[in-house]
Amino acid sequence: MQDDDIANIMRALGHPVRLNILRFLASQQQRECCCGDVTDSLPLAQSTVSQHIKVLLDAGLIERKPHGTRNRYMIRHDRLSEIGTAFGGLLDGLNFQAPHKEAEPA
Amino acid sequence: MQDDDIANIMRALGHPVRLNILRFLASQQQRECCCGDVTDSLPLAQSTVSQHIKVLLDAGLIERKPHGTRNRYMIRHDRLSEIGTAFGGLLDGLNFQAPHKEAEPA
DNA sequence: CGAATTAATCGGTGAATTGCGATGAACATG
DNA sequence: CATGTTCATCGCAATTCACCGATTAATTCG
Repeated sequence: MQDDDIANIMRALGHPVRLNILRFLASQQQRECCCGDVTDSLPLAQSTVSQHIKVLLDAGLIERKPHGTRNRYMIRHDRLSEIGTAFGGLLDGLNFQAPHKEAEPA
Repeated sequence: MQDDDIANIMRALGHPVRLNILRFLASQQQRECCCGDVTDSLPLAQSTVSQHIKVLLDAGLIERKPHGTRNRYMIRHDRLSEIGTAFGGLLDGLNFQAPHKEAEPA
């Protein structure tokens, strides 16, 4: 994954409202989950929520499925694991030659 | 770690230049590494680089140590592992009750 | 003390982001 | 076909971001 892609994803994750939306979708994973539901769970206008959803969509973090007159949204778990891997790689790269740091006692 | 903190960190990581700076610092970990060095490695003005450094500093990703007339910068590995943990937790939370999803057959 | 060096900070500009209400497209239903 | 629902998208204002050159503070050194 390219630096630009990672940066994009990080930027998409870099807003509390979008983290909330993701968490909400995660918690509703089984049921219908449309824009209105998300909007109801937040103190924001529908258009604003729709914008945030678009950002998440563009970053590939969620997926849209038209369903009658509403759109159903769901988290893209496949991408999440990709991102986890990429992020791990990033951190590893940054840790470079710091050997065993996390178990570091004192 | 709070949602706002995570969002902050993600936003700090959400710019290719800042990823570059981090990588550069990682690669130079042993030597002197001051603002000028970073600036030389990028096609940006010194003031711009200084700004980006400030963002990384504010997000707690790097550390400043004054050293004579220059400042030495280094990655905060302690924070990186914290962030790794927090991010892992975030992803786990988002995966929620999707049981064994990556091996998901149908 | 005066000159040089380094880098943070200031002021400014243009672009992007965040928020809103209003509009309009797509669809279901009477 | 008319009505209602849902939601993406379109302006629009306010704020923040990314970048720059210029200035200034701190420090070293002659």
